[in-house]
Amino acid sequence: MLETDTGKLAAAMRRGDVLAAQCPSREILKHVTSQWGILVLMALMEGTHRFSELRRKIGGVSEKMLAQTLQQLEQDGFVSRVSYPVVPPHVEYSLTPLGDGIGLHVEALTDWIEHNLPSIIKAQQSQAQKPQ
Amino acid sequence: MLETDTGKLAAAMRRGDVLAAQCPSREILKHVTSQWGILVLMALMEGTHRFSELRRKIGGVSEKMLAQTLQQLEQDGFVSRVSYPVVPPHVEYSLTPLGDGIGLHVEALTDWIEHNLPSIIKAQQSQAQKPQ
DNA sequence: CCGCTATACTAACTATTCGTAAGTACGCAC
DNA sequence: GTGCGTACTTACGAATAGTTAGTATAGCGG
Repeated sequence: MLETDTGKLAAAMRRGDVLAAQCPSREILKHVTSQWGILVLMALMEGTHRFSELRRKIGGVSEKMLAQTLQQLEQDGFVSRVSYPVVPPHVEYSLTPLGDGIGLHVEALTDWIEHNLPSIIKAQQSQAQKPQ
Repeated sequence: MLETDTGKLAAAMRRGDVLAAQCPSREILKHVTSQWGILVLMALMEGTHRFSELRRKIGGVSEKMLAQTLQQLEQDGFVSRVSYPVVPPHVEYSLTPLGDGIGLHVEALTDWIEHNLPSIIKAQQSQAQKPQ
């Protein structure tokens, strides 16, 4: 029966196959939606920043995780790194067009959460009252 | 004037500054954009599922992580859990209106990545050629 | 001149989280 | 009565995140 197969396949194509373990999007998604990945993209949406500027701007990030996250996003083509060979070091990070594209969606997601925070907190509280 | 720490926090919440370490959106974001959180939301966008259906649908997820993720999303009010007291157990998971709202954005994000995967892979490759 | 700060990282170590495998209660088919 | 399926939970090794300390060198105060 082709009906069900084509139906499933069409649905899979519409949806893509992120739900499949071997989908390459999984890795990208993991980098982009990592705790610090999202915040780095958010910060860079406002323009070019130096490493230490990002570290100060993104509350709670460690130098190690910031460096690691920036390297991942750079390798995926979302962030461009420009290093000036001076002392003390001067490095500038900014979004590529690709990074800007995904940044729009990341921003939409976080904006939605912030906008709906009151509802979420209310839901959390009524959830906590449920005695299992 | 209440320009204390609580004042700052309130201001950060109003301004919606997720870049501040103490912003409560951070935790929600962490649950939603966790590796399995995203995939659970994607799967539930297609409708109600049982636990084992989700486990089979989401490639590579372990029972432990699926249970944990579902509990977090339920507590944040994105997922509703209905348990029928029968043997063998029967539990149904679905999205709340809140979950549907955020699901739309999560879907947009993943769809964007899948749509732009060729560009990303191309960027990764040209990046790999740069030896610094 | 001497110490102090700032920069953009990296390395070593520890804490936390994740994944894997196994256990649980119970009914049903064989 | 042996095994299967359900929806979890628990224990433990593996991977990952976070913390701290180090690097080279210029500029500044004293």
